[in-house]
This record gives sequence, structure tokens and C-alpha cells, in this order.
Amino acid sequence: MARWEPNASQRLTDAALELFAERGYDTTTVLDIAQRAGLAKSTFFRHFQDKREVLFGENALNDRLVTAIETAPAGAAPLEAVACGLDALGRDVFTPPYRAFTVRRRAVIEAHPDLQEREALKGVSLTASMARAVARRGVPDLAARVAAELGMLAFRITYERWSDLSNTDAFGDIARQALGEVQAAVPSVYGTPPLRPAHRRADRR
Amino acid sequence: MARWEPNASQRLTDAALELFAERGYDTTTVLDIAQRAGLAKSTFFRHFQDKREVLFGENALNDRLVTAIETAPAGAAPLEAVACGLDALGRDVFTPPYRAFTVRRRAVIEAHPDLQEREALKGVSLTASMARAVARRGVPDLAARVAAELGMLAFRITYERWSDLSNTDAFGDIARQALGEVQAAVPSVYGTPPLRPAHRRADRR
DNA sequence: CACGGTGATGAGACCGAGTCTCATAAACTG
DNA sequence: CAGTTTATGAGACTCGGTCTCATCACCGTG
Repeated sequence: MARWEPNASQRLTDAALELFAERGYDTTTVLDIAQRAGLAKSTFFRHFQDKREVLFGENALNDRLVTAIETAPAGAAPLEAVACGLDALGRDVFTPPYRAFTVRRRAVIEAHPDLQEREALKGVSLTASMARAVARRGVPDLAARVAAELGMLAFRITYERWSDLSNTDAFGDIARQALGEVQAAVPSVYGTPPLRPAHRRADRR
Repeated sequence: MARWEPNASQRLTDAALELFAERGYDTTTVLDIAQRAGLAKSTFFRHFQDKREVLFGENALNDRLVTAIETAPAGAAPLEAVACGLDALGRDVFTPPYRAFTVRRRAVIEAHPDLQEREALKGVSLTASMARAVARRGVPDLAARVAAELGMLAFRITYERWSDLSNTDAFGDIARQALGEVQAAVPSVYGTPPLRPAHRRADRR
């Protein structure tokens, strides 16, 4: 693939992450990023659709998640299939060597609304993909959407915890834990006791 | 408030919606919008943060939803409180006279990724606000987030149905219906409920 | 009725994001 | 080695968005 200096996209992403962390997102120009990567401004836009996308380019997330959900065991319940998808992410995407990068990336994104906006869009898109994948397993549409929303909630919690460097657990384990907590929290959402019942045990937090 | 020609913001929004519908979002410049509204480009940016925001300016949504959730009956379950919030939206925001505008706005947004991105961000922000409002009722954090996610799913379904002009039901009624469907779909999502107590009575719905 | 204050607007310079076109040089093909 | 392909560089160009300064309408007060 790469002919001249290899990994142009990777170099651009690294340069962007460094500059955004050093000087902030909007005091960094695309020209700055390109030059630190040893490239021209126009080359930047050949690799990324826009300035924001340089932090969201690797979109293996979507594919891995979808295929893992589709190929989950036939008898698995919707949320089980979603759990298999999160397992796959832990295996193929959110691996230990990738973790430091992800943590820095996360901090940069949280520091600028433009990047948060892009992340919001990616999240919506990912949720829709998950819902379609679950529906393709024969699950009714609405149930598939519910499973996808709960799965995304668990994913966000997992991502947040995994980005905490004091937590050394594997992504997949955190995900299973988070999904269990979400699942356990669901019944308390509709009806039943009006206020927190003193007689019910608190969950294992 | 308005001194010269009144309703500058409204005129800008109307002009933008017309032009976006006529010629598309990215073939319409901010200058075009301002001129159709009888204003200058710089005035546009005094009324709206950026070009996208002209379709998202009226953000009464957030406030209404939050206050309605907070002031819901003390004994109401989390999803009940969310339902009260949706009722309030039907009362104060998504009213019949506002409907035609909303439908056109929705079509324009769905036609351009930049606008979808902004809407995604608004959705995430709204979900977070709902979760905080529910949590302020004394609901544990995770349960509040689950309620907010399910509520947002119901809201999106409601908004979609309400934007179908062949559906003449009131927003609040559609919302109650959608919430009921979401709630009914939830149990089918997990196969083997770890904590769902079979001996406990279902709530009054 | 004149006068000054306030606030919304207009005009236009300015910067950077993003597009587009053309030229160039490296890599593959044979 | 000749011809093609492909990633890149260079730079002009439009438009979004910021900023500054001038202007004009309204309002109050004396």
C-alpha cells in the first residue's frame, strides 16, 4: 500500500494527537499537522475527510462489532449477541498495546466540542449498525433497537473504565461486567417500588 | 427585544429552511440566508453560533424535559417520570401549529450529514440531561442512564411518527404508546434474566 | 427638542477549513 | 528502459467563522 514513506495516515494521526494535546484543537491548523508529519496540507485531505476525522479514521469498530453480532451462537439472546460483539472489540480493537493511544485520544476529544460532535455521530451510527445486525438475527425491530441502545450504554461505560489507567482489566471482562450491571439495573426502571427499597440489596458496584 | 424589524432569528431560520429545501444545504451560503432575511452575514452569526445551528436554535426541549422530569409525581418510577417529560414536550413544544415546520426541518436534516451530526450531538446532550434529571429524583446513576436511553429511544420513535403527516395523533399520545412498546420489548432482550424476580408483580400500566 | 446612552445592525478585513486542478516524482509493469 | 500508475506537492479559490469599527434606531433625561 504505502510507497514513499510508509504509514502516512498513521503519521498524520500521531502528529494531530500530539499537537491537539500540546496546543489545543483549534490553535492547531491542518497545515501544522501535515508539516509535522512531513506532508503537505493537500495530502492531509487525501487521507482524511476533514480535520476531525483524523482522530476517527480507524473505523474497524463498526465491522468487527457487526460481524461478531451476526455470527454469535444461534440460540443467543439479543443482549448475548451484543456481548459477543463487545468481546470481539476487546480481542481485535481495544487491545493492551492500543490502550495508551486510546486514552490520550479520549482526553483530546473531551476537550473540544467539535470532536465531541463527531464522536456523537459515530456513536449514533454505531448504534444503528448494531441494531441492524441484531435484527438480522431474526429479532424484531424494536427489540433489536433496545438491545443496541443497552449495548451502547454498556460499551460507553466499558470504554470509560478501560480508559482509566488504574484499571488493568481486559476490555472484554469490563464489558461483560458492565453489561451485567446494565441488565441488572433495567427492572428498577419501570414501576415497582417508588423509592429506593431499603429491603433490597444494593448491587455489587 | 426586537427593535428594527422584529423576529430576526425567526426570519433567518425561515430563510435557511427554505433555501436548504430549495437548493440544498451546501449550495446555500450563509450570505444567501442573511440576504433573504434582509440582514447581513455578520448579523447571522450574532444570532447563531454557526450555519448548522440555525435549524437547532430553539432549544426549549432541554429545559422543558428536565423540569417536567424533576417535577413528576414523587412516587413515579423512572420511566414514568420520563413519560411526564415527553408529555410536557407534547404540551409546550411539539404542538400542532409547529408541526409543519418540524416536518420540513426533519427532511432537510436527513438530507445532509453535517446537520445529522449536529442532531446527533443534541441527542447525546439531551440524553445526558434526562439522565441527570432522573438521577436528581433519587434514582441510582446507572438506572437513571438506562431510563434516559430508553426514553430517548421512545422519543425518537415518537418524533418519527409525529413527523408522518398521515398520523394525526397528538405528540403526547404517540409518546405514551411508544414508551409502552419499548417497555414491552425490553424483556425479550435478555434470554436468562439473572435478577428479574418472577414473584414480583408488574407495575400498573 | 436636543442630547447622550444603549443595543442591534452593516461593512469589510482577516484566517483557516476544505475543494480543485495541475505538475512531479516514485513505484510498478513489461 | 519506456510507459503507466499512484501518492504526493503546490497553489489558487470559495466559504465558514471571527473580529473590529462605524452606523443607526430607539429610549431616556433634562
